[in-house]
Amino acid sequence: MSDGGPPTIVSIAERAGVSIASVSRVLNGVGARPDTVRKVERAATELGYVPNAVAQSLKGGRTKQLTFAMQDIGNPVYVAMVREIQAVTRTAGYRLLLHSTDAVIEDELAVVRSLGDRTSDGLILCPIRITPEHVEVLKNAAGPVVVIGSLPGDVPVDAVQADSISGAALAVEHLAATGRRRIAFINGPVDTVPGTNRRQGYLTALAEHGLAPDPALERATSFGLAAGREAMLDLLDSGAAPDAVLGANDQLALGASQAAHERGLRIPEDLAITGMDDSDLARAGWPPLTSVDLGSEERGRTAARMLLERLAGAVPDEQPARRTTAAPRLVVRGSTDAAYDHASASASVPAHASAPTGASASASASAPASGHASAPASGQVGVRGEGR
Amino acid sequence: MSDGGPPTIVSIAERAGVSIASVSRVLNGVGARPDTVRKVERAATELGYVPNAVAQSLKGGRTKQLTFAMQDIGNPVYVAMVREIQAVTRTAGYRLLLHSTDAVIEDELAVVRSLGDRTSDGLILCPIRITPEHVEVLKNAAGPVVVIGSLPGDVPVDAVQADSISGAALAVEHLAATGRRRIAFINGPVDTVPGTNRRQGYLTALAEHGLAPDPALERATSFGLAAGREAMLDLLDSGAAPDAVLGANDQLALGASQAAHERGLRIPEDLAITGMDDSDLARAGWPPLTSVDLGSEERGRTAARMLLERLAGAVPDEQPARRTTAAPRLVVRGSTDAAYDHASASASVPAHASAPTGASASASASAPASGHASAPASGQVGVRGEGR
DNA sequence: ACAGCAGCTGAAAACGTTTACAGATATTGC
DNA sequence: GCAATATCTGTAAACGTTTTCAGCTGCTGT
Repeated sequence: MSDGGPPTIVSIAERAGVSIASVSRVLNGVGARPDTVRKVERAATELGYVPNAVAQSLKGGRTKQLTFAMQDIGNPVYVAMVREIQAVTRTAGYRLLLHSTDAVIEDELAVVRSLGDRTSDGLILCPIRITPEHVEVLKNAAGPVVVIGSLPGDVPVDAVQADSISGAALAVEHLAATGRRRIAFINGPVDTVPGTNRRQGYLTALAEHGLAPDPALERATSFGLAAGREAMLDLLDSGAAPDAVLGANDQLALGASQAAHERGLRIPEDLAITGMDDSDLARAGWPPLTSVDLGSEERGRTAARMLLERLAGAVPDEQPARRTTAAPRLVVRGSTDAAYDHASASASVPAHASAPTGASASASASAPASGHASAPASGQVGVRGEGR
Repeated sequence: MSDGGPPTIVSIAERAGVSIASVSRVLNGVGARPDTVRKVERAATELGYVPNAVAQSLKGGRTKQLTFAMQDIGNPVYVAMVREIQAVTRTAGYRLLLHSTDAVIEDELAVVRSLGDRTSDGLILCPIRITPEHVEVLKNAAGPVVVIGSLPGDVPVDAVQADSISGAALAVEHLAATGRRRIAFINGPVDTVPGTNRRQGYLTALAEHGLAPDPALERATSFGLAAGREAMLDLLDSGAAPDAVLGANDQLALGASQAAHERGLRIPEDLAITGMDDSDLARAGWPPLTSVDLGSEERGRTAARMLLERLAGAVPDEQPARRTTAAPRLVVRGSTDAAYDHASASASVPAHASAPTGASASASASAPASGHASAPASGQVGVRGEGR
């Protein structure tokens, strides 16, 4: 009787001499007579009672858990997202379940389907490719999903997109504006959404500045530091060396930067380098990378908020799928600007935090996370400032 | 009748014309008559049935979830751990719950206590400080816990430790062996376990090489890139400039490296720099950082395995608390070695992966994760190799 | 053809909680 | 002091699953 496993509502009821219903009510702060409250609370603390969350979930139909699935936690972009998502969801009382899919399609689909097992109340998915199967499975998702990434318009799922096209263009414009003419592009796999979009932005901006696209200046490889280094070495050895290079993400750009150092090139004098994502890595290398902030942190926050809004039923049904796009922003640092002031970077508030983050999301459908969105947003920015 | 929410075992039973017990048996592969199996499986797929994991957890008493709690996912060391833990636990069918505590003691304690709510079956905790409250709460933990970090001997909890003392010593020895005499040390907060240990290793090794400790060469700040940069600038401006610096982690070392670049110093000729942790950041900067691998990935893997062993009941009770220590290993790169071959770093298998990872754990109590430990270990190493 | 038996099957209990309902108290108004 | 009412309490059902137990069916051997 006394010690059959951890204390339950029943053990409390026995010890306090009341019914389990009264115990539950007291524990949940519903009205009860003062001495009943006293007896129950006494018994509960004496037994060291902790409510069984599983039983509560079963009864209540919600687990207070959310899932975030991305391809690889090793990428700093996802780390930034995780941090922001975590910050938002935890204050709402949700736990966060992490899922690395290694970009295996079948794994990603399984994650969406696993919403049906009621393990978590909602899902934030950050796929790198969108296949017809994705669309199919998202349409039949057993719970609310928010996708970080681009999604066809007819899929009834909220999405938070990056504008990598304009982002890549921003970078190219910056390079062109500072007098660069042979701008190379080191891309990841072109059959991914970011891969195609960033390339498109690159080509568009080249054209707009009267620069002829040159296949010899393009490389497509995988997203990673070593890949960036090798691609850059290859470019440098190819005879027609570039005077600037755009990496499709910071890892590629950092790899390119290492290759340049190895060859004894001066950055930015001999070679200007720009990354994308403005992840922690951009501030890690030397010189610090100019990078395009595609709003990963903002997208993480927004996705989390949109999901919470769905869960709270705060979204009118006339709005089946909301689409938000984070505006890209160029952050100039030493890898393109020889006069860059390094002291500014490590000040407690980073340069780009001064931009009105809350307002930089342009909703295509409607204001997405309005209302309480702006206040927490500006709050978060301070947090993320300095010494991580 | 038909559509009251998602399909359950009951809906299947109705549709198939059998009892819920039979449905459950078929679904779990327990013996049943062929035509019963057929009917049930048909109904299940037609309804798109997915078993409710919460109900299963309640009945089974286990959630198939584990929790990993660390102070901040933004630190690459923890990212490495998360990745390894995830890899181990997911193959065992466990989901991973992530918890950033921001190093708030009360938060860490709450995580341990929350084991009582049965939300997860076990916990891997990576605290940065160990207070008496930690000990107290760990002793009464409601489920199996593995701590990544140092723990007093009498706490009945498995622990996987880093040997930062020898690790820091390794670094200092390397610097001394290459002719450095004024070796500075940029530390994080000294009231943390890593902070005190790494300092101790630094001082010990100095003494062993006949180098007098010089308070003017020590800085204690917070663990972070900006902090490292500022401390280094301060050292350089202090008049008595060092000819080498050891950062208590890679972030501090990378910050120091940036400061050196800013001042126009050549690395390693004018200033040799060593980091600790051998995280991704060590390979991100220029020149690549010499760093001490304290086995974060190995510790993550080992902790996960130890936890799974506890959960499987595979640990004899005569072994209440196991203690394992990962052996530190110095990884020399360009920040201390001018002749460093950069091509070796980005080969698909990183330099340090050639070491026998599986054997580098020296158990103080007994062989901890022996048996199936070595095979998965070597398997993981390949995976983590190149383009992340 | 019938006893014996193996194999399936269904009813029911259990996991720990919340909650609708009805019954029991305590409180108020006169 | 009594009726009417407000407040509290306990019983029981429910969430969706697994599993025990007893009963049933159909088979085998003679």
